[in-house]
Amino acid sequence: MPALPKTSDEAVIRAARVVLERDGAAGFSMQAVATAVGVRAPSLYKRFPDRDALLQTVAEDAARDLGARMVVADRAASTPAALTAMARAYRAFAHQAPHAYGLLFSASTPPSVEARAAAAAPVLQRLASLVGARQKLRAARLVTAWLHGFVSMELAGAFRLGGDVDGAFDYGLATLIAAAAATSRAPAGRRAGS
Amino acid sequence: MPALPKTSDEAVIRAARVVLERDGAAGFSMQAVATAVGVRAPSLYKRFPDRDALLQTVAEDAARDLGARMVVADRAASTPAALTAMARAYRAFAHQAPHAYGLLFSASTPPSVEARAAAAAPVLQRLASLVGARQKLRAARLVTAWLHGFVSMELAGAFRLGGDVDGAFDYGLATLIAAAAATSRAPAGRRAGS
DNA sequence: ACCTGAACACCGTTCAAGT
DNA sequence: ACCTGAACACCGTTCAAGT
Repeated sequence: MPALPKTSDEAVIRAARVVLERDGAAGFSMQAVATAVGVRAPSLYKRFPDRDALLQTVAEDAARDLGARMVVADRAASTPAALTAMARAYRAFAHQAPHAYGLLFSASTPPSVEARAAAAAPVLQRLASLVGARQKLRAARLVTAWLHGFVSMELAGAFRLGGDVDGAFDYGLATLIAAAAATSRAPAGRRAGS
Repeated sequence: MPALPKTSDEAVIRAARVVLERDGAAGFSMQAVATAVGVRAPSLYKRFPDRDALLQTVAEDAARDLGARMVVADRAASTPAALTAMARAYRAFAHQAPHAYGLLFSASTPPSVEARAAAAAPVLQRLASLVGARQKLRAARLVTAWLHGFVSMELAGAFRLGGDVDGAFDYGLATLIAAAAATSRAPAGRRAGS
């Protein structure tokens, strides 16, 4: 007599995200997730090999979400406008789900390389159209590094010297887009400022 | 009859850093630290209130180390040269002590605001001399966000699309320094590209 | 098939007792 | 003063037994 499933992979992942945002990555427990979906902790091991695997699945899920938001933000007229919209959507996602965001670049349970690449794809494409395929990777690393750095420092409370943080974000974004665009007009291989 | 101390705060912190780099933040255990200094775990609670307090002390220690390296790198002729040297020293520190570096911007056990500020002070000062006091905070947030983002994405394995990562670092650094310097020549309050 | 209670290992932490 | 063993709570994980 097969036992009726009391939950599903999707429900577990959804509950795990709620628990993660409530308790943080360090406080994240299988018991809390199990309680949230109405089963006992051992049942979760029928669906996920261990806690890290569940956290990694949550990371993949979050990466997918982020990618979807990038796609929506990408529906903008000009390339600079689309890049600005995507950067703001990226930051908004991190503010809404800080612990899931933290998983995206975690040492222990990062999402798969493919999941990360998929989330970043829209940005890459817009940058390619801005700076050309040749400079694309460099420009992407410049912009995404700044974006991740800004957002994660902000989440870590590292911007506490006062001042206008929103303004600093807009300033950084505009400066970077302008700098990347300027680089594309320079001879290939040249490094700005050197 | 007083019992002879078998260890010291400093020895515990030193051992904790070794254990941290070996086992990672998630795997970091009081037992491992205790074993490393030759006592039993309960003894550590005479020195540090709990595991998080020990990790936070390690974060402070790491911030101090990083600050010291910044000061050394700051002994350079020109301001752009000093900024380049500091950025490279920063990245080298993160490569040498990735888990201690991770603590510097962690959600659960960050260093004190003062410790972080002290480590960043030399960079702030050089940027002030480059862009003026008025633009200092913005420029600092631009540069440190990129720096932290680049380094932490690198550590998280997010730069796996190939290409020259060292080159991307030099390119980003030169681009940012040039962009920050250019901004300082624009009217105050103006945002580049807008 | 999926769920459960019981059990085990491991860790953080407390505390009374040792020197 | 500082150290220790014993104990407790809590969690991850396994597994035999239930339906």
